[in-house]
Amino acid sequence: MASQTEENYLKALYALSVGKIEVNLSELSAALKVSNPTVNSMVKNLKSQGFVRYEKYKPLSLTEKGRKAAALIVRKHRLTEMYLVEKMGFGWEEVHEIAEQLEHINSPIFFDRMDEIMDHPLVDPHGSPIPDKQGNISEAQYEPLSKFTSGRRVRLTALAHSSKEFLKFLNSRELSLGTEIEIKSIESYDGSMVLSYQNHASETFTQA
Amino acid sequence: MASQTEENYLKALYALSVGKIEVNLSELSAALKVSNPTVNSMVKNLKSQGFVRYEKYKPLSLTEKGRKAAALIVRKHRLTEMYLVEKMGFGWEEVHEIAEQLEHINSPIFFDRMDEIMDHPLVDPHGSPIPDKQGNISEAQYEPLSKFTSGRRVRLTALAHSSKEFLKFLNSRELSLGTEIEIKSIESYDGSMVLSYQNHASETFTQA
DNA sequence: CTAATATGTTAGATTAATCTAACAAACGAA
DNA sequence: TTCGTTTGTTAGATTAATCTAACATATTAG
Repeated sequence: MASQTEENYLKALYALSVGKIEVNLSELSAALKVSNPTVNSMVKNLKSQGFVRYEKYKPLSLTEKGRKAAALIVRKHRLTEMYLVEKMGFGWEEVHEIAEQLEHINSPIFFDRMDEIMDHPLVDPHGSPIPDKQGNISEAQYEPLSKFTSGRRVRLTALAHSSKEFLKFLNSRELSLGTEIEIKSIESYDGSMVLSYQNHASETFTQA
Repeated sequence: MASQTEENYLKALYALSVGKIEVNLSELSAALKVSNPTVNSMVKNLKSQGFVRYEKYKPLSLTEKGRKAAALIVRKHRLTEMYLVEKMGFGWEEVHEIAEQLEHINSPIFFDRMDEIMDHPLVDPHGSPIPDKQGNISEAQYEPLSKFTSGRRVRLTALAHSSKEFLKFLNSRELSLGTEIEIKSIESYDGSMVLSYQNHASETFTQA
């Protein structure tokens, strides 16, 4: 099907399309760290294959075909991440780089088997939803911690971003998905929060 | 490190080098299904990187560096095959195509983890030895069935080749690695054998 | 030993993915 | 509304991996 390079363009476009339909060519080149002319010519190629809509000097958008293709790559990525954590004992901060490569493997039976073995997981190790085999995603809306008020008890179910540093930071505080957290207090001037959970009576967290 | 293409050249050269040191350029192009000029230029590239020895109009051979690099790719391939069979429930006839892709994944921790999980397997699902992390292989010598005489009892420990068809054929006869076989008789004119094993009192096999 | 065949090389073209330099269009602020 | 900045496009070059056509060298069979 699509080359690895093409797949990476689709995936990046997909990621940039959350919450909007259209994307600038420059946003895409920034995301992929390639030059504008490179993106320009690749976009023409993707358009000719029906993956994107695009007219000169206009922003881009994924077609239905493109959206689905991208979602299926994301599916492979997230299934892989979950498999690595659940079945191979990796930490959630280790799996991104490996999944980044495995997502390009062309073998439906391989990913179907992973899916079966894990009994059809709905989210990856960072709480992000796994698109189904049709490329549909359940965009469950999570509330960011900052939306809650002092005294509330909440459960950590997903992460807004999953950089290795952030994941290691969470590890260091023994915070993981599913942890029940009580908001002890909120500093009004910087929004930093004092949280209590499990063996941690009182940890202070500042907004990134 | 090496591109996927370069890795495939090294692997093919390695496979063609069993039982001999030197390989014809044409043998390599036949194995890889690319033209002679393509191999010619790639060989110059591999030489410049110190993977092969080569002089104009002379046969090629892997250097120690090339031999090791190739063995490590074979290691990834065979570890993967074993993992797919042992931990993901694939049949031995299904794993080659998947491993052919996974062998190019660049992630030492991924393959180390597979190796650990399987407790350091020594052979792949077809009985071929898995090179160690230094790229060394224990070239255990197996005796082909044809070397044995009537009345002998032997154990099937490895396959000389592993085409999907042959593996399916073995499946259909319920033959797998480890099966104890008794040679009931041998036809002198074509070497075909009547074998007895497990629930199979008398099956006739003809040389391929 | 020479001629035919097999094997290997050179030259030059092609495609995908990238780049830089130069130019063009669109947008936003004064 | 015009001009400067941001964004996008064109042209042309580069690299890796491939090809075909033409030629050169080696091997082998009479």
